[in-house]
Amino acid sequence: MSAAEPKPVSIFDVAKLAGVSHQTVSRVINDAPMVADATRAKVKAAIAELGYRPNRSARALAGGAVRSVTVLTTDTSLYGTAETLRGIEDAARAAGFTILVSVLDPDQDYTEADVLGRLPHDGAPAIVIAHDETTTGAMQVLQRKQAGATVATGGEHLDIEQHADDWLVSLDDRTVAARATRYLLSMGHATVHYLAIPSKANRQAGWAEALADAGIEAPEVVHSGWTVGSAYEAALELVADPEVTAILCGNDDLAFGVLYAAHRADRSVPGDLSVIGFDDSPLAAYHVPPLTTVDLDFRGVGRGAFELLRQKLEGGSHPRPTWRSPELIVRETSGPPGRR
Amino acid sequence: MSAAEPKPVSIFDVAKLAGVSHQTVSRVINDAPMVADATRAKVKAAIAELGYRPNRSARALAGGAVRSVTVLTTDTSLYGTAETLRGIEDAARAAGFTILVSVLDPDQDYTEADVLGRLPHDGAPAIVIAHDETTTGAMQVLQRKQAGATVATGGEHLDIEQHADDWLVSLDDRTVAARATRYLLSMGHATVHYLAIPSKANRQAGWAEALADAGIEAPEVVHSGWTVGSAYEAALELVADPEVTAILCGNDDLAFGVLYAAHRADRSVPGDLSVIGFDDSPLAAYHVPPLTTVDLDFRGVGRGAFELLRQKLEGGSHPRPTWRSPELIVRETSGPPGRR
DNA sequence: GAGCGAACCGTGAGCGCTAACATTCGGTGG
DNA sequence: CCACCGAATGTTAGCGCTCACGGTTCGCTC
Repeated sequence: MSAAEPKPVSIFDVAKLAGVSHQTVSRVINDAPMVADATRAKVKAAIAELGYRPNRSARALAGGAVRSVTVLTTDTSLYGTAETLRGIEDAARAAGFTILVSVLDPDQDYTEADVLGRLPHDGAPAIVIAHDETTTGAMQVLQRKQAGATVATGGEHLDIEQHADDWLVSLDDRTVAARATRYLLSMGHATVHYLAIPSKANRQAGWAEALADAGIEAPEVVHSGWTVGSAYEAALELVADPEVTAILCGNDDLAFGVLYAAHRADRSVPGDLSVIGFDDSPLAAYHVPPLTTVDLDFRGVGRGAFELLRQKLEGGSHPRPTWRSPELIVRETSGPPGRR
Repeated sequence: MSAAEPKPVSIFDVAKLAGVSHQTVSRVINDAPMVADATRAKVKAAIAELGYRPNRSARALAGGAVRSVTVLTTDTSLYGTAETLRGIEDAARAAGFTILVSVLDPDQDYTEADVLGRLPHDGAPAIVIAHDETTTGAMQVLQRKQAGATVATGGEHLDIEQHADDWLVSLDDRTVAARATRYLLSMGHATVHYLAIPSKANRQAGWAEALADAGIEAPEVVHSGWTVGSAYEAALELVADPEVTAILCGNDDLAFGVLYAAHRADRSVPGDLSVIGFDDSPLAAYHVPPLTTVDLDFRGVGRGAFELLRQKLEGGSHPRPTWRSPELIVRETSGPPGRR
């Protein structure tokens, strides 16, 4: 062909061209002080001329500042995960950080070594987006071994709560779940059913709590997978039961599945059946009818996780990052029961 | 605190414990032949005991096999992008590769240096998920400069078609777009309108082509953003016009927006209006009514992109990867016009 | 039993970079 | 006018690993 393996231009090439030492070049590319303006300009010119770009591996090896974060997660195509990742990315991009994504397989059992092996090196900064047991495990490993440089995000209930503020960033979906349940009860529903996502049980706990507070015995939880299809299947039975007038769903996708099942069963929403989701995914407001759901600021939380991590890395005491609190958004899939 | 900066255990530590040279350890961790079974076992034991894990940066620096791929993309929360990424991830995970995700800002203008600067080093393997001008630009840069190790994926029409087979992986959405349009025409619609995504115009081209073939003058294209909300806004006018009986939408999200607009305008689907989307997103089949759309195997394409790249990296002549061809899935949002 | 080639293992160098120290040089004050 | 200082630059070492060799050791052949 052509294009003989080209020049991997290094810091030394630049140094030679600029007539300085390689260290001076290093200083320039790292914006260190103690470099005369004239020299700096010369070096920059040489860099431009040669098209030099620093080698990240070498940098990392030599112990320079890190500038990269590994994100551990399972399914990047779930809305919550994707949005959280997006938040992390946005913040990372703004800060000039690179992100590495390492996807864990939920069907696999990871040892500590497996988890750590996914980091570029010992003690490398990482964020885990925690949803289920797989990522929760990873999170625990990191918290135990990573000496500070770890932040996890996600709304799960964990066994490790001590000093959680230092490294755990999460959305209080438990409280809103209770609030949503209470709202349904206040509309006059005798009870509220729960269709669960395959994930640890924050939302479910909030639901159960609200029912308990109201002195209502919680109906049996129905379990669904992550897909709309599985929610549809799982909801068939619920929807066929006229006693069921309100269903709280683990997320919007499940709610859509339930809505479809209701439609097929000829039950009108919200006349016969109220449905509430979680996430306020982009479609929720434009569904027919528009879905009552809970706004969860995943992007904000992702951003927050990154900011927190960066603070630990670079010291400094910026204010703790904030984001929107979960909020119930009442639209048209919920209302009083039995107005048929 | 506690946890004094722990042991960064290196290959030498392992070597000492196992009573061999560091090179032998290297051989073991790289599964090289020419190591006696007994030695191998000893080394492995030492590795386990010390909890040794290779440092990726050092490995990369020393010129070992790569095992990591940079993915360049813009919006990871779009369905197509997310699924493609997922396909890449799946394949990468199976092959033991790490993936680095670098998100480009569509509002920014990237120079060649900017794009290359996102790679860990010169000539590092990369995949770009191409949608719009931003990523297309990145793709061109890579193709020009990366000496082989580049594969791009996406369904865009590009100026660089030579030898495209070697590095371009894509879905032929243009042809299905034409097919979908012809299907609508065959149902008796006088014409088909197109609601465009903000992306280069493959699908639009297919639509225009089909209309031209049928001797129909293409109505003006209506432009939408990526969100359901923007599609809703954009569709308001179309939907108010009783002459409009069929709308082909750039993707499913836009179709949902149109459906919602139709609902608000009291136009029945598919009685008054036929709507077709693209992507076959998970919700499409469970929408009310279920959406006629085009199945696009983004995951397959992602997997394919990775496989192709791996072949270039490791030589070998595996069969060229394959995936499902785009296919029109007729559900309930399309049919003959005017059956009110 | 000399000769020879595998099989196995060790030694040195160096990837591109940064940290830490050493050096130079033009002032400045006593 | 010389010791002394600090800003600007150079020198040396080494991060953890792999590559390209160079040595051993062994089992066979003739």
